Amino acid sequence: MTHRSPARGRPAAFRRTRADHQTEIAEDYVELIAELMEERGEARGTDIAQRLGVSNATVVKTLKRLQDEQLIRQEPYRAVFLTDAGQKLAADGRRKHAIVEAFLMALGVKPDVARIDAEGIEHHVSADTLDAMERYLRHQSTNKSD
Amino acid sequence: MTHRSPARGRPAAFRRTRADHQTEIAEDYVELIAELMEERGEARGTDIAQRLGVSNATVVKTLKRLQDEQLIRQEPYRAVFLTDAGQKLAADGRRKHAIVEAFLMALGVKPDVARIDAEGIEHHVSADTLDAMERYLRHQSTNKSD
DNA sequence: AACAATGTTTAGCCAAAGCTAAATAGTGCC
DNA sequence: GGCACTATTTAGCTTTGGCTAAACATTGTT
Repeated sequence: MTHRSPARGRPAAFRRTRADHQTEIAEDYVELIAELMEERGEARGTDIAQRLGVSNATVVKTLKRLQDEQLIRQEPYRAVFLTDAGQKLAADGRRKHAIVEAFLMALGVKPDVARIDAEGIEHHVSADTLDAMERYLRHQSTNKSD
Repeated sequence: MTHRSPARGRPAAFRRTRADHQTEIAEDYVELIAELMEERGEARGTDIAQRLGVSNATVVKTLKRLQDEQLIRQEPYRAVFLTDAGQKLAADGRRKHAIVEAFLMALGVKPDVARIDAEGIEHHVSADTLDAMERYLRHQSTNKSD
């Protein structure tokens, strides 16, 4: 009773989407931490909460998880730091975000909408899709300068 | 102590992404139900579980929620039906999915990757972005026929 | 019609993300 | 240096989505 479904029904896409979701929040946090450190020298739980639009308590809890996952380091009542792994994830996330956002704007989406959509989309683009977006950006800036 | 952050830090984007996320699963389910009904005349819990790559028990639980939210109708040991609201949501989701997938392929992303990415992306594209994608598709098919 | 096989649901568990309210720790002022 | 104020953490609750194993219906066979 193998009962194999047609190709379009395979669960890979859904699995992948669910899996992405686990990383999404981690990525959002480390990205934000990197930004905050640039902007103001340190990332404090409260600032994260404010920026994310989430309660302080939630941030504390999530940071605990991120520490368990070795993405950040943290001492009580102190600012948060990224580990190497955390920095890598942050850099990656910011790169993706930047590409997606720039791409959407190049496509003609209004900047504020592009920002919001990019936030949602960035966690779901494969390397392939990112490449395609970059190609488009290069191509189109070439055209523009004619 | 207003301490207002610069525009880029406003939590709107994150809020929106979190909100989207609440609808994602509902959308996936109703889309799948619509597909199954087309393909085989009825949508059965087990088929949903299989396609989604998730256990039967999970499907039962989620369907219960969808019923509470008036997206589906269902009697024990029977197939599932979409309410009008469910049908609308499904149609909308399928439309989005189709556009995003076609768009990615037009961009040069490989079909199987396009499918997977579209699955993740479809829940995060605004009407604006969808319009832009459609515009691109029209434009590019015009070019091709030269 | 009864029973075995199969399919579906229930029960009960876990983890993650969210919240509010209460407790605790730092900081700053006198 | 102590006390009040503010910031941070802890406690404890909720919802959602996931799981496995056990209970319960349905169906099909004889």
